[in-house]
Amino acid sequence: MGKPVLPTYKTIAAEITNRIHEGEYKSGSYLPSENQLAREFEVTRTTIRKALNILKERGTIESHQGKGYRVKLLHWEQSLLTFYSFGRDIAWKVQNPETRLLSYNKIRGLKNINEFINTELWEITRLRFMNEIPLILETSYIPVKVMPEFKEEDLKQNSLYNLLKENGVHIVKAKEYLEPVLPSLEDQKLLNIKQNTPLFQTLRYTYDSNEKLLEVRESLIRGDHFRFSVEMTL
Amino acid sequence: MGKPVLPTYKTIAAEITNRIHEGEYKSGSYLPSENQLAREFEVTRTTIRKALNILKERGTIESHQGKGYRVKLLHWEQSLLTFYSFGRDIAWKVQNPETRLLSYNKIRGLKNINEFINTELWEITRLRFMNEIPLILETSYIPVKVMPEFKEEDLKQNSLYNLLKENGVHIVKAKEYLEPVLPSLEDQKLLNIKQNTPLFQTLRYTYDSNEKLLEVRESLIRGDHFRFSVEMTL
DNA sequence: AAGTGGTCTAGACCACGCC
DNA sequence: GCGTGGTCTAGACCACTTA
Repeated sequence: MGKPVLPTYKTIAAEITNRIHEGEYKSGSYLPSENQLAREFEVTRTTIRKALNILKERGTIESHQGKGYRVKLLHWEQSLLTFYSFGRDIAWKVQNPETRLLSYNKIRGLKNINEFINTELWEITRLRFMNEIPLILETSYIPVKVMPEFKEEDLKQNSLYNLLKENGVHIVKAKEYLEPVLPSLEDQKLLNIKQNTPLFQTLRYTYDSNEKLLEVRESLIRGDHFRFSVEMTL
Repeated sequence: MGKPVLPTYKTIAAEITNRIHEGEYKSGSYLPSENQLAREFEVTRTTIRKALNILKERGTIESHQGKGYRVKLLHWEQSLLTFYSFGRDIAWKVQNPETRLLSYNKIRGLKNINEFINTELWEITRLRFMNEIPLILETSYIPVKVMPEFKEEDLKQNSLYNLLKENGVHIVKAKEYLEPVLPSLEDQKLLNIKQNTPLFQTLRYTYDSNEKLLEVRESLIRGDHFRFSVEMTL
């Protein structure tokens, strides 16, 4: 009746993931080589490769033959942008990305979210532009306990992920739900669209390694400039 | 200056994929064991495992310790249903799925699709129900050359994938694009919704192994009963 | 008990990037 | 030429399923 022990390769994958979180292996830098890691963990290269492959499939790192494994930058935000890929017929370049902070307030609790009932929350609303066109309207809810303070400047420049990271909070998992919706009057004004322009509404729930809810984010994305794409095989 | 030879494991993965397509390994049945395959292909078990893992990640097969590798049934249709998962707060069971054939006609060419210009096409419109609620309105375009004939019954009962398979056509890849849209007057009637009920519109392009376009399908999916979900790690 | 997939070791050779 | 990741071999032990 001992503890069910994780296979080594998963343990190692988790350990390396941690080191990336903790900043020991920084975004954009190269990991130690397979051989070095094999010596450190006292396993064979095969086992290390299996561990690294997990991170590679997740999109956390990328491998380059002859060079090494590199920690990808902006993993999430980036994969979201390729995920909702750009418009119907346009060969846009994502230029001049800009974020405008619309408001931030302390509120108490959030209906429909059990985990946030009777919790003091930041409500942060931001508008994201590309090529000077307003494309995404985002509202985030974050417990004040999780992020006691922040500067206005940070919300414009940095991603929330990096902000939380600097506060010692490590995001590990997110679930996202997507639905088609129509804009409210206010949405129409902010996004500069008509009432019959359909939108993607996404709801994202972000968790730390203890399954604690860290952020709820609602995004409204203009359907006339973004689309989803998926590829399937077999 | 020899041909660049594919790595063995990819070749084997392709070969096994083919056998599934050809019906040698049938949906729902078990593959030969790793050891048997290793003997047949004259490689080690490790190489066979790597090949099978590719199919496993794609969702083509599933593995069961102590039993073997099983070919999944209805791979695509199924993954689409878990992909667009069900409604906001409902614990629906997917019951009484039903397909109603609305119309099928021969038409000539499809604007905006270069591959189908001056091509004789079937235009097949179907309405899909679940629990007696109309949820998806689908229109497919298939070259008459690809599927010269079919019975009305088949379109109600079978999936197009199986129909094409029986015609010796092997689907290999599909790209799908997703956008939010509003219903036309006719859509409103057929799907029994109001004009302000937003929909997902999906465009799916299906290809065979020679990259030839086999089918273009437009689906309109009720946004009030379906939603997308995605999970991300790290 | 025999067969299957799941994990790991120890060692080999190849293809690629870089100095 | 050397170090890196990519592929493959040969063999071991474990965990699970079935008879």
